[in-house]
Amino acid sequence: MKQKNADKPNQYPEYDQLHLPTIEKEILKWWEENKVFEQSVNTRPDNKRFVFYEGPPSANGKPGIHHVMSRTIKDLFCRFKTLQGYRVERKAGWDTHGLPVELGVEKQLGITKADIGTKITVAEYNKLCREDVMKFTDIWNDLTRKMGYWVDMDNPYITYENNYIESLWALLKMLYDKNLLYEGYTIQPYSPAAGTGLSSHELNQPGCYRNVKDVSAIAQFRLLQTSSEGGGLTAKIQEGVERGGSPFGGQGAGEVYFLAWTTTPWTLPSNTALAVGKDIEYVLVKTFNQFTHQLIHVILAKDLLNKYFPAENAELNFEEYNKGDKKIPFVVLQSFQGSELEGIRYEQLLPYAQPKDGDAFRVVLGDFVTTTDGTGIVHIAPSFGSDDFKVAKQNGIGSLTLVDRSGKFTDEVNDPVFPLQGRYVKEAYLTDAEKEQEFKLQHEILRTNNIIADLKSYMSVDDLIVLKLKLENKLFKTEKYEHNYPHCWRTDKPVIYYPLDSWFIRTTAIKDRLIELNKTINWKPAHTGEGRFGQWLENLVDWNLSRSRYWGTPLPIWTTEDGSETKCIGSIEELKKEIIKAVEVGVLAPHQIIFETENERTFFDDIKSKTSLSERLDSKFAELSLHKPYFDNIILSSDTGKPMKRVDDLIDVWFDSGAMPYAQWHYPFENIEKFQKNFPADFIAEGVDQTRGWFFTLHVLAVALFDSVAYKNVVSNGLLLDKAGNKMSKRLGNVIDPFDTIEKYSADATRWYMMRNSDPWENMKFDLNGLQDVIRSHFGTLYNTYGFFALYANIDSPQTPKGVFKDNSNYVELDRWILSKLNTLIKETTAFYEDYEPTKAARAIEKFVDDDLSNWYVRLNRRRFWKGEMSDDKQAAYDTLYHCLNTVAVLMSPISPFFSDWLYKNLKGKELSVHLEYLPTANEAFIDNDLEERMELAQRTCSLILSLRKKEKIKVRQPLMKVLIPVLNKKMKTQFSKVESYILSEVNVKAIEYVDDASGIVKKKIKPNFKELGKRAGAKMKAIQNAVMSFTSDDIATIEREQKYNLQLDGEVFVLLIGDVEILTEDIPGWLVASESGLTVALDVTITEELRQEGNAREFVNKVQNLRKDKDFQVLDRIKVSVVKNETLEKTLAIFKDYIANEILAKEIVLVDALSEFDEVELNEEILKVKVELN
RNA sequence: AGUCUCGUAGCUCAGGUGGUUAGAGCGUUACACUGAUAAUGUAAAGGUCCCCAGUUCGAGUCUGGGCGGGACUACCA
Repeated sequence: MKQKNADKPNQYPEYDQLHLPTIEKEILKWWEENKVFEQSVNTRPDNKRFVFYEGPPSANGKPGIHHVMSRTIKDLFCRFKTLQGYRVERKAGWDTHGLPVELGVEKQLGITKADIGTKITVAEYNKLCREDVMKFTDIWNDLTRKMGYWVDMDNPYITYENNYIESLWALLKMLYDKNLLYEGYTIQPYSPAAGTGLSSHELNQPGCYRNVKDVSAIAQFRLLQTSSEGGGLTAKIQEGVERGGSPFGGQGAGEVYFLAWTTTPWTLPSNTALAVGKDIEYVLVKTFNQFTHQLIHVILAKDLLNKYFPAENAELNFEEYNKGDKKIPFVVLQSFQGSELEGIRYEQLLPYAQPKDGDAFRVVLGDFVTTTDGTGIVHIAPSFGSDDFKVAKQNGIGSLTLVDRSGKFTDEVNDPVFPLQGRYVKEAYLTDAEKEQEFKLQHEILRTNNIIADLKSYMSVDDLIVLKLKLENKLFKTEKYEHNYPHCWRTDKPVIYYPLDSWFIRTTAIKDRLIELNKTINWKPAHTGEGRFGQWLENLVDWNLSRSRYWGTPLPIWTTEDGSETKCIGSIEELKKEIIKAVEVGVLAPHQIIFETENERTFFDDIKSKTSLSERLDSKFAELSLHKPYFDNIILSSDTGKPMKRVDDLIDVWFDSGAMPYAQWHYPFENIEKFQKNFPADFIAEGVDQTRGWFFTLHVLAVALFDSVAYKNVVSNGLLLDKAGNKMSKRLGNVIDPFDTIEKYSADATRWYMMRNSDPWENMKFDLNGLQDVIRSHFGTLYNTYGFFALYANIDSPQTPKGVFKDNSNYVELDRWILSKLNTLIKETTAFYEDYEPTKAARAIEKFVDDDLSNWYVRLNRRRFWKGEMSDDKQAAYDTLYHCLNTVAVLMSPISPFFSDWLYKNLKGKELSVHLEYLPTANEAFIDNDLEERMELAQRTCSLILSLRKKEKIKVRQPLMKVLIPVLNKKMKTQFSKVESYILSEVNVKAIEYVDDASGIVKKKIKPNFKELGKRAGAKMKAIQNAVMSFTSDDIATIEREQKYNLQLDGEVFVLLIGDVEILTEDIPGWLVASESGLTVALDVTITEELRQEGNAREFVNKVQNLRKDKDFQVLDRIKVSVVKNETLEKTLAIFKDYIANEILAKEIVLVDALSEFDEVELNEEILKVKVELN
């Protein structure tokens, strides 16, 4: 910004107008030229560290305004700790792997995942990913600079670098050695047609979910009835059955079945459990099977009863039922809660195979069970549904996987009658020709087995199973059911859920420790740690690390074909050794080692000796990246000499970022000491969406590897929404560009607004109007306050205050007051920052600057600054104001680093920076609560008096004689007397008269002090309240005198203490009174002739001052004033001429008969003709 | 569906441990002030504290149930 007095180097700079973006550009340039960030780190000692971890952003997307939010939080606490003298090194980082990068490249090339390895080599593809991921780095760095986020961008950690990946391998190996890394399976979407698993992203491609019609079936699962076999509810069921008139326990008529619905009958052979809802009510119903017409008892959810049993059929007589009747009679015999059904055993529906482990064929509780569809009882096939898998695992139930990876039934599904073995479970997997051939076969088999004489068309596996169930009295109902079903985006064929091999980190093994250590972490807000994160840990499942993609860290695990032997490689060195060993053993031919080109083959083909192989590997590894495909073909030798292939998977990118405390230093290969000094972090901060992301993976790895937390304090900020509360999205066009915002409104205002508006963990509605307010009200006020200081300091040239004052005893009340406030502010702000409460800190600073410093201290002190020559009192005023401004600059510097530095430089010198300062400590001796209290009393009193003036329409400029203030006690009077002068001058009244009891004119009012009295009175409260409210003034006098009062309540005596009541003054009969929270003032509004003259004088001064200003006179210019004769003014001048002349710096005031040139001014309804000229 | 969270003035937000007139700023309206002047002050209007029930002498605050917004996680037999 342009400095007005730049030619006067010894002065405080003065400026025309505040423009924050300009300030920021200047300051930024200065920071960079002087390496202020580096200095702010290097000037702090190595042995006093505050460790911060930067959560790596992905540079393949552009930064948004929400990044300004989270980075402001990171930056401000690092800056705060620097002020406290800590050394805060901040290493930047980039997250470079993962699906978004791959998808971006695929889109750019117009290819799909299937084309990788065919249309484009994996090596080329990964090269493109590598280039692409860093494409917005410059934009990110630019934002980092412009928003004033101090982080070391020159030495970032980058997750795709070999050193980083090698560290990851070392960590994986550590986990492997601790038996925390294992191979298992999860139920994932799988496309048998493509032979590959699908990610949830792939499943969410448009068009993948389609409405299809499938055969659905409600199967009957027969309850095992003897008490030795069944669960606890047998007796209740038996009672119900017998009440219905059937014998329980026998075969036939007394059988009881669970009804369970499925849209995938092909999973029924793999059924191993049934799930019911704990709080769902179930009923036992007696009826007939519609296909076999046998008498049956079935159990289903009560809510769904009438879906299958029309209410009117309850009237039907069982005796009159004939086979084939459309209307089937039923009767409800019993009802129970789902929880009562738990543990009951049933007969396996289709016993083709038995699960190898676990205790199957029981009823379990599942919280996913609903009564919106089906029967309220869910068929569980753990291999083909992830809910199923989870609930089975929780309940120790084994699984059956009677479908192979090509989507066909296994050989175990060997049915003597129905052709199921080796058949595709989905009709869609068959070609028309296959279907035709299969149809012929089915026709023949069903005919010879006397099931269907002349089959008309192909029957799907689902159809066959339904038919089989029907014949065996195991089917309750079947129908075509239309539902949304996922399809493979590549083959268009339906997807099935299928158990797929994966590598896991056994987080469940360290669950207790994860929970325990989490309790030592300081979460902001606390509920994210206890609630969201805590719940997540309580319900922990093992971390599935496997990803079948291309651009990422390869899982360094090799296994033998049969999976009996595995090896985890923890370093490049180890890999080289294993390669050499493999070549020696003979499982790996040199030409297989690496890689893709003919050149490389010959390169390794002519290996003659071990030494040369080792050397060549060294040179090769030096130039290769540790990504696919370079290890895919390497075959290692197991300990028993068997060949081992690498597991094809990559690892979850969250492992990459969770490992940054170690991998950023290439630990454990280098920098071991550096790592130790920087672990764990004192502080991290990210969006709340990282709770299950980065926050989680950091925690898991730290606990698993080092039995430590990874971070001690964590701030998770909420979402940034548009001003209407909608999520910002390109589609809605409500995205706010961070660069535009900074350019137009400045980074400081943005940062300040974000921090002061609401706690960062709340979702924030971002409104540009809010920025405007912040600039005007906060920065504008502070800027004006500085401007005021500079304006007068440049005239008076006070001594530059040095250091901190030790003594304020000679200072006037107002100075001591603002210094008291200031020291309170230092204390509070420090505590807020230390507690990671930036909003409270910002608001406290804002209140101090706007309310206390500007609107009270400066306003009341203005006269002191422009009146007279330099004096001790003036010096005290300058010292005080300077000290306040300087301290505010330091306190606010973490949040708004630019403006605070600008302010600091203006005050202390251009060569200094606030960011190299140290945080001031509060001087307790300066904090005076009584003083703060009485100043507040003064403010409230002024406010009341001004409101009275207002009511009476008496200008403040019109002096008044006196104001009456009732005081309740001595302390109040003392308090008032010390601030009396401020009140009088602020409200332009000549005297305060204090009235107390003795005066007899104050009317008192009493009411219970509920908080105090409530403790003792309890239920008597109402009665006491009534009694107290009807106290006479004598009663009040009594309690004041005696300090207690014996209250008669229903014959009992209740001793009322003085502390149990509040006594207020509220009225002074005959006076103009205003009252608020126990403070009452009465104003004498009589305007005497003398007062009127004085008012006129002040009015005249005011008008002339306005003229001076209109004419652009300088503050110190002397003037001559001529006025056309006027009687009123003449009278006023007779008394107040000296006063007026002094105020307006007039050498002469003359009354003349006429003026050729003049201005008209209004003086209390009279028009004066006035000429003002320089003298 | 589960977990967490939020709901107070037109808007943005404060309101330890329950206490009787529920606050601030912005905005609106009116008035004032004027040696900080694109600054400042005062006042007015504006509230079923999301709803219902409970505990209590007393609930914005505690308990239960609902409604609505948001985030995350998962699923749809």
